Amino acid sequence: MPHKHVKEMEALKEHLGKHQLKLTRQRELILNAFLRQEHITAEAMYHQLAKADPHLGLATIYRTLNLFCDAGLAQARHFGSQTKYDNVSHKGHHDHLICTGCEKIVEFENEEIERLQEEVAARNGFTIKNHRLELYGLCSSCRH
Amino acid sequence: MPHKHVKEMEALKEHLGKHQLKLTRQRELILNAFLRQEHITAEAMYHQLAKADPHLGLATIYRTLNLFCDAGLAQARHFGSQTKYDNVSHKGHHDHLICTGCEKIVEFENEEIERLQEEVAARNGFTIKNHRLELYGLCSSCRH
DNA sequence: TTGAAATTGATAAACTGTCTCAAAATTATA
DNA sequence: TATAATTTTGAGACAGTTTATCAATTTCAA
Repeated sequence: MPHKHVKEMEALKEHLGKHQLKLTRQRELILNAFLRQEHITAEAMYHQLAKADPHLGLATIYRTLNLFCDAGLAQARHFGSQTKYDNVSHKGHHDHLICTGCEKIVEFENEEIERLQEEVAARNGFTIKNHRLELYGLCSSCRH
Repeated sequence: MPHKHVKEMEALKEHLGKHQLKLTRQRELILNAFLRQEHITAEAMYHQLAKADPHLGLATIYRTLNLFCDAGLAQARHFGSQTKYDNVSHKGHHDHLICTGCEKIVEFENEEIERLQEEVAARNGFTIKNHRLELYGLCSSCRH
């Protein structure tokens, strides 16, 4: 466990160094746990880490996840009433086909769509940080 | 004013009828005000309607906007800590470019993306009813 | 018109996320 | 290694947004 995620740990250390921030036991702990996820809420991480460190505060989780966003390791996404923190190194799986009949969710990726998104953004002077694409409809079982 | 938005009013009445709900003065008032907007928060609508009805409660606005979502007239979009309610009837398809700096929203349409969406859906056995595409990033002013 | 059922308005409560601040941990320096 | 300056932490208070509660009012079918 302590020897995984070396690349991300280096990226974090570089960010810390550049901003006069310190490497703490909590930041290491949270980073390693976070990198095992694809996306997670602060609250979920709070409960998950309670075993490893029962006194780890929720505020520290929030602060640290926001720090990861600043360091480019995570991306915050507002979903429903909650904020999910996406693991950037797992990126590319954020589009969804959602069946309104049985609520099944299929994830997909489409490079061509991503390329066209960039094109649209550039045409409007935007630089995209992330996106959300959800297609709602009926899956083959529910159509019958 | 009372004779506009006839189609949407019919859609609302149909939904109310199907669910044993009642048509109230407040629901009519909020519907007419909502349909004049492209997207608005409950809080903004609360202040806007205070002139027309100073005793209209914030909870009623929330309840009614959520009702509109159920009826297919509105769509909730979570942005930052707030929820914006989009007017669905305003346009057939509107996809959004959203600046995470100044919260500016630019609408766009892209036929090619829509076509690719259909393709992805078909490949997975889905029939799309509607979709949502949001691109988050920085507009040209906020990038500097 | 009447009465059962739904709705409203005011406010309390819940929820998510941030702020505060004394105590503790980290890092640079000697 | 010891010291000191600075940052971070944890716990809870706090703030903003949305939902729940409930008595009073309104709607609507009979």
